[in-house]
Amino acid sequence: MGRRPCCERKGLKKGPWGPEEDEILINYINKHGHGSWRSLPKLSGLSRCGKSCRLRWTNYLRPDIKRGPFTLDEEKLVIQLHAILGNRWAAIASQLPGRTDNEIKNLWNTHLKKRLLCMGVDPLTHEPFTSGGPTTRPRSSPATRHMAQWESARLEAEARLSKESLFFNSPSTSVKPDPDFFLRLWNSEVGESFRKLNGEAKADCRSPISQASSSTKCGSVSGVTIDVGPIAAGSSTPKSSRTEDPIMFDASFSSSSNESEDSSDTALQLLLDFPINNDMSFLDDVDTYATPPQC
DNA sequence: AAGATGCACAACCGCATTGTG
DNA sequence: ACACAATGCGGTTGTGCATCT
Repeated sequence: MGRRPCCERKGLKKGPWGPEEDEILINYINKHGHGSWRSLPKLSGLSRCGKSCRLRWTNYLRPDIKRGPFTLDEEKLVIQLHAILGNRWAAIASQLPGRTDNEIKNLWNTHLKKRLLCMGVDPLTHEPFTSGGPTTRPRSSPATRHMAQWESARLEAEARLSKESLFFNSPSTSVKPDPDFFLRLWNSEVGESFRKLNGEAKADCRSPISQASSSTKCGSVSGVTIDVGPIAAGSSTPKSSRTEDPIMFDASFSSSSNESEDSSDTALQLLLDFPINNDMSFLDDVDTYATPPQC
């Protein structure tokens, strides 16, 4: 038996949402929570499929959504995270409080991608074009891929911590960040395998940890201060399924599951300061960045 | 003034993954 | 272990508005 279509009921409304529908959805969720998205339309009286309701809520109606144009820092952060994570919009969005994956995806496709192209930077690889135009290399360098794996693992840890803290702690108990978590991870066998894999690619660069401790960088990516609100608060639970390296994933969390404290700020800052192969020095020139060349 | 074009963003579609019996 | 339902994600399309010709 094949998959049943999401919206099997005929006569379900499609297209833009009206204010009445928004109101019904908001009122219902405020009162009952969304529970099962599939049954929500029936229970609330909306002629929409559950998927549509979920999308409308998460992308538009959620009270914590920050509307309005992206700030320069947000745009820079999106570019940096995209260099690390690729088109994993949900993961990127989890680092930008109040912004949705859809919003970021649109920002990227309509603004940032073009801006990078205008500046001679390949939006896929985040590297400057060669004289022959966009590079035809694989999408990301080995170092970038491993950083993405690290990020996947870290995001998964946060999701797990969120669950555990919800499960074990009373609502009044806040989770204390553990700035050493990333360091312990780095020093574990997981970090070891990462260093092995990454060693050749970056003989001239040190680990994120050593860089952080000495504040010396061999790249020029940094300069952005990040507010990692939602993650620290445990309100974001990125999908684990996107983790591409099961070995890394399993090892990291079998060895650290009892050290379940968050380290989002430190880890992310380290991650963003890490000099991946992508030369993003153009981001340092704020004037140039803010007023892209005509092309 | 009117049609053409471009842009921004909301919404949809299909697939992958996860949860459950 | 398997099948199926539910959910989440990313790619793509549709729509409304602004600008251009």
